[in-house]
Amino acid sequence: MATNTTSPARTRFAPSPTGQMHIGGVRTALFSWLLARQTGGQFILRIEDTDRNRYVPGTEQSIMESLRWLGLDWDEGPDIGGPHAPYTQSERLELYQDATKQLLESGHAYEDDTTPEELEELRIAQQAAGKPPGYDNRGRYKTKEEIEASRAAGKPIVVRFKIPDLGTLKFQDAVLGEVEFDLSLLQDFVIMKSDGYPTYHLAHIADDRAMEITHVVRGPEWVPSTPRHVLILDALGWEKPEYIHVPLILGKDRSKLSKRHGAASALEYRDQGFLSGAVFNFLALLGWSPGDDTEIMTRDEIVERFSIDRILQSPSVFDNEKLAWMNGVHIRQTSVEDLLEPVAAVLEKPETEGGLPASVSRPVDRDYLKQLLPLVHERLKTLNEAAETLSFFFVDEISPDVEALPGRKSDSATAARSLEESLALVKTAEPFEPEHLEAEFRALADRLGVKAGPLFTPVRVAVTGSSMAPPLFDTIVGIGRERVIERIENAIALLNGAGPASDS
RNA sequence: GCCCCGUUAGUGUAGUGGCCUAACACGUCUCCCUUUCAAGGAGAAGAUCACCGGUUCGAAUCCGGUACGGGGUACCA
Repeated sequence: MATNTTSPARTRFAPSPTGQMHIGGVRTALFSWLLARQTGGQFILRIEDTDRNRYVPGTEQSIMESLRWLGLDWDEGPDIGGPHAPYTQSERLELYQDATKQLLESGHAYEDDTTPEELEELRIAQQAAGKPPGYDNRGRYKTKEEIEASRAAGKPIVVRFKIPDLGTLKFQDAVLGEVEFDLSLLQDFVIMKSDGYPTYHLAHIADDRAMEITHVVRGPEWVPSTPRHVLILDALGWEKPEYIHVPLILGKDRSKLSKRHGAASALEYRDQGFLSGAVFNFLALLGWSPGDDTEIMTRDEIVERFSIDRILQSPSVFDNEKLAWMNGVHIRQTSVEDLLEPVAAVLEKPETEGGLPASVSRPVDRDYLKQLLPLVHERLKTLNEAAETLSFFFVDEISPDVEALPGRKSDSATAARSLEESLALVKTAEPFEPEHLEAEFRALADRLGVKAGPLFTPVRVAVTGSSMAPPLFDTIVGIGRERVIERIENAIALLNGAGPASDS
């Protein structure tokens, strides 16, 4: 019933390079991209760098890296160009100057020489008088001569848009429906700053028009300023785009998602071992749903089912636990072959960054890894866990905890005896294969008159160093007979209070 | 302060006037499977649908108010 037969949408994502790309911004980009792809349209990336004070060099790169990682490819953008290049606002100043000129000539805007200091004074006076702070439109009544005198005197001049006396203004939003706004609450606002750069309000309108954007997908913080945008559009005689204000993403405590809620940028999720497809899937389900119970979807499935009329109006809380679960599902749905290189990359990271211990030589043996991966495949919630889970296969020395060796329900004497018997078994077992080993060990348990657990646990701890590990016999085979023998001998020595055997 | 938007279990969502004694998923708990941990299977607990009032034969669904939350109120985006 969803109306997915819209004409091709040209959408854009227009971040400003002022810092790390936030996960909320990523979700906005995702919805924008989804709309373009769903309708067979285009997705454009544009950099909005008109605030020279807040510019953080290099962030364009990290923004593009985030988008690429998530698979949000763009058809036109600063790096690849396109029919409306350039795609960086600081390189398009002429366009904004033209629009400003048009607005000035038609009387919809005026030049103003009020200084920041004067504005500050005004604000203080208003607050002292208990009135709402804001520009008092004083520039409307200044003469051309005054402005010219100020310009000659080197005072900063801005261009302000004149709010028309129209009462209320209504605009349509695809998510919010009709939004009504009282224009008398608005003051004449700056569209061209004294440094010659436009403000967002003017710049994005000129660009969206030039780039033929049909749908403006952006965060909810823009709702209150949309009336200004509609006003500018009308003054210029330009057509209005479709507005789609997507809801905010909140942190666990229902406040705006930020650094202290853990990983806030998309790239951090990548670095923590999350799969791009899982993050994509999870983000798509924040503020949108396909309308039935389906949760696990591929990119293509989401593209196919996406529709703006199912976007919610209310903000949602980002739940890391559910993301972790979903990531586990996506990992399980990915083949060992496809997981091989990503996991290898995790293992090969420096130890300080969560990789294998420095003593393990890199690169890791791909064939060996391919043999081991199935053992932990369905146990992984993130790729990064692989380093910890697989570590004992790669390191030379493990250090089991003496206390942990017997397991919960046994004692060290029994454990020592179990290990002695196991040692003999491991030395002679033939073939050295999981099924055969298991049969032999079970027979051994019978002979010793114990259950499987009390026998298996000491062996597990002895060979892996942990009481939690993949299935024992696959693990033993994976480690290899000689190293298993060595590890069991060490564990026995440990139980006998002799410390690890260090002969040979 | 003023303006805008929102409010279904802890979280994400379903629900668009009767099928709702409110569904699904994550999380939590119990049990099964089992050599540990996962995965898988079977269950359980958890929501007076923010509150109050109205419309209606009937409201989670429509209307109004209140509360709470969030956003905005810049020569930032």
